[in-house]
This record gives sequence, structure tokens and C-alpha cells, in this order.
Amino acid sequence: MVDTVILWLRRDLRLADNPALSRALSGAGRLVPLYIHCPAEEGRWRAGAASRWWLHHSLAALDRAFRERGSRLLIARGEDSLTELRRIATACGATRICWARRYEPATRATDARTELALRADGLRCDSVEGNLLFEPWDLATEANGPYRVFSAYWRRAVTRLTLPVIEPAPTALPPAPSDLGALSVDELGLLPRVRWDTGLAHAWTPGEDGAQARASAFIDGPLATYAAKRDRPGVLGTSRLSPHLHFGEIGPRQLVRMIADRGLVLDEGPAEPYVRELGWREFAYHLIHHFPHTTDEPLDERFAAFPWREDETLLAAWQRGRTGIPLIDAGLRELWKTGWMHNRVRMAAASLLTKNLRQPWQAGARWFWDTLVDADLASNTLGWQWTAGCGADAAPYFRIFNPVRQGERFDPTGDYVRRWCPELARLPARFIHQPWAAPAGVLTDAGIRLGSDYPQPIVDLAASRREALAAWETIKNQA
DNA sequence: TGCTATTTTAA
DNA sequence: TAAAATAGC
Repeated sequence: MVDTVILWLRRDLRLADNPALSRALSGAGRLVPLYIHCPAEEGRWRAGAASRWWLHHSLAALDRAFRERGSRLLIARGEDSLTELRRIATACGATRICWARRYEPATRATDARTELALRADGLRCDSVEGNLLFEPWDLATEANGPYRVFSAYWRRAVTRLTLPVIEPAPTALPPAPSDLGALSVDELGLLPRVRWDTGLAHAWTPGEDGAQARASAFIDGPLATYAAKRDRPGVLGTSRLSPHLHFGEIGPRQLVRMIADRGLVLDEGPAEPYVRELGWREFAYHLIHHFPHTTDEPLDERFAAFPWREDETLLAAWQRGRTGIPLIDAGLRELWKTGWMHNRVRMAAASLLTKNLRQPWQAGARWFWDTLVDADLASNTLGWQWTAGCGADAAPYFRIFNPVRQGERFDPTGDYVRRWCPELARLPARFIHQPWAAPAGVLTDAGIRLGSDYPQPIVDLAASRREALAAWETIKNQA
């Protein structure tokens, strides 16, 4: 009598170094790789359109990888995962189910509820560590509490960093049953009906092979100059691995191993600033585990009283990249076109929305959620709360980015702005980040009429900065 | 992972 | 005169 094991894949869409796959294969006779599409279970944070596009292609790639090894990926859809797992376990006679843990509030609740019910059914459940270097509860402060400050968290984490042993992808897998009423990836309807996704297809290769290729290219290339170039949105200086990491097409353990195998140390030298960015991802999961309400509510409770001013017109101008502030518009257009935005520009764009325009950070988080291919609830929550000033940030002052200054510092040639705001292409570098300050003759020569070819700025940066600081003053001394 | 006003330094 | 350093939020 051989065991039949269901491998419940969720956000670990790879074959190499996949702990749930390894666990499922140990002692299994038959393996049933399964993806279940249950958007209703993700509650308010079900995948947005860009994320669904990525998921479609990642599932298709994973199915191909399974088929190359003699297996296949089964796909189901339903109102809840438990019903589908029960149906398929019964149909194929499975006695055991393996999966990698998830950590968001809704997915955690689903997994806990599902595990309880499956165990009551008499099925064995093996949940293994998710796609992180540290489980979110692994690290604690001296007082045995959660960290709220990244530097303290990471200082501690680095002392615990070890070099993982990576399990290669299996070269052959046992055949999977083909008679369980499984759907094709296409039938999930994840792709957009209106074909707005050509820019995404041009920018990305979802799936494990694409993740591996990008990781190698990054580690053998831009990693060496990461410290100097990562903040330049006009330069290909970052890893652009975030969507691959989100869907678990590659894991941070694999990246750490690849870096070490190139002879680099993790906590100093050229690799250190990149490994630190992986640390921010870990910290985001630490925070969402310990403070699950922060997906929707500020970590800093004083911000319940912050005077946001909700304005659909301002929000819409920001979303569409029509604020009249070039760096911000470039970023939001890059996002719309490619499903991704350079992190430096994310910070500047989020600062403009939450501080200068004083729109609630949740509105920006929601827009990013719908448009980013790397939309990740832990990282998105941390990023927006950090920029809004209501999250885990050790700075004692109210940080407000000046998008002109950010542009001049990090896009000094203006090439990034020119790429995404072509109507400004002929403006000289001196004025590219503040066209409103250019003399009339310069604008004429560049073929720009402000207010028609390109918007006048929708906000006075200096005045709105003062107002935001005043708003901060009204809440900062609360108990 | 900031900004700005002010002071200091260098040419 | 302006770049660089510093203070303070």
C-alpha cells in the first residue's frame, strides 16, 4: 500500500529548494501537486489584476516543469480550499497533505481552520516553513516581544544567518492522477479581458526559470555596484526579483546561497546592502505576524486622529501619473505600464500622496495592490506605513520627501523622467524635475505648454509640506 | 532609505 | 560667493 500525498501549492511555485515538495516526496508513493484558486478566502486583499496576470503565467510555467518530470499540476477552483482539498483527497485516496505556511491575517486564518478540519477527517497535515529566512516568531527582543525597529531586528537576525543547504529540483516525479476534474490554467480566468498586459509581458518572465535567470544575472552583474546604483531609477541597478520572491518562484535561502557561492560575505562588502533589503522583507513578515491589524490600520495609534483629507480628484491624478511633478508621474506611469516601480520612486510617490496630498495611506496601498506584479501584503503594508509615518520607523521627525530634490539626486540626467514622461523629453536636465520653474522660452523650445501638454503641479510642495508638518503637530503629543 | 535653515569653510 | 558641514525637526 503506497501513500498518496497532496502537495498544496500556494505561494511556493517552484521545484528547487521547496520544503513542502521535499516533505511531500519523503515516503510518498503518489504525489498530487495541486493549486486551488479561492479568491474569496483572501478577503479584502484578494489578488489584484497585475498579480493575477503574474499568477496565470507562473502556474503555467510550474505545470510545464511538472510535466517535464512526468507529473502535472492539478488546478481547482472553489469557494473555500477545504472543500476542494476534501473532494480531491477522497477522489485520489490521499492520506497526507503538505504545504508551506502563509503569514497574512486572512491566509493564516484559512490555513489554521483548514488544518483543523482535515485532521478531524483523519488526514495527516504537514505544514512547513514558508518562503523566508526566519519564521516571523523566530526572533524576539530582550523582553521577548516583537521588534518595531528594523535596525535592531536586523542586527539580531544577522547573528542568526546561516548558509542553507539547497535542495535541487527533482529530475523525475511520480505520475499524478489525471481524472480529478482538474481545470486548465486558462479556465481560472486570471488574464485581463482587455489586453492591457503587453507592457507586463515585455518586462517580465514569470516562473521558476525566469526567476533563476534574473537572480543569476543580478548576482553576477548589478550586485557588485548595488550600493551605488540601487537608488537610481533610470539605471538597471536593482534585482527586480520582488514578484518572483512573492510567488515563491525563488526563495531568499537560494539567493543567500548563490551570493555566498560567488565568494561574497553576507553582512559586509558589496552584498551587504542587498542582503539587508532581503532583511526588510523578513521584517515585513515579522510585523504582519505580530501586528495583523496593520494591513488596514496604523501601527502608531496616534494616527487614528490624523487629519487626512480624502479627495478623489487628487487621488485620480496621482494614480494616472498626472500630478505635474515629473518624478512622481514617471513612477506611476512605470507602474501602470510594467506592473512595477523602482523602490526609490515608490517612497517619493507614497510620500507625495500621504504627506503633500494628505490622502490616507490605505488609498495608496490599495492602488499598489491592484497594479503591482509584486503586490505582497506584508511588504506593501510596511512600505506604506513607513512612508506615511504611522509604521515601524525609528526616525524621530516627520519625514517628507521633496520630489524635486529626490529627482535631482537620484535621476540627475532626467533619463528616467524622459522615458516615462516623453512629453518632457526635450526639457534640459536643469528643469526636468520642475518644469514649472523653467523660463517660458525654455518651455517653448522644449515644445511644452504647461497645463495642456503636461499638467501644472496639482500641489504647492512648500505650502503642503508646512501643512503636513502642522497636521503632525496636532497628533504627535498624544499619549 | 530626509529636508531646510543656518553656520562654517574654502577659494 | 558657494560649497560643505551642522543643527534641529
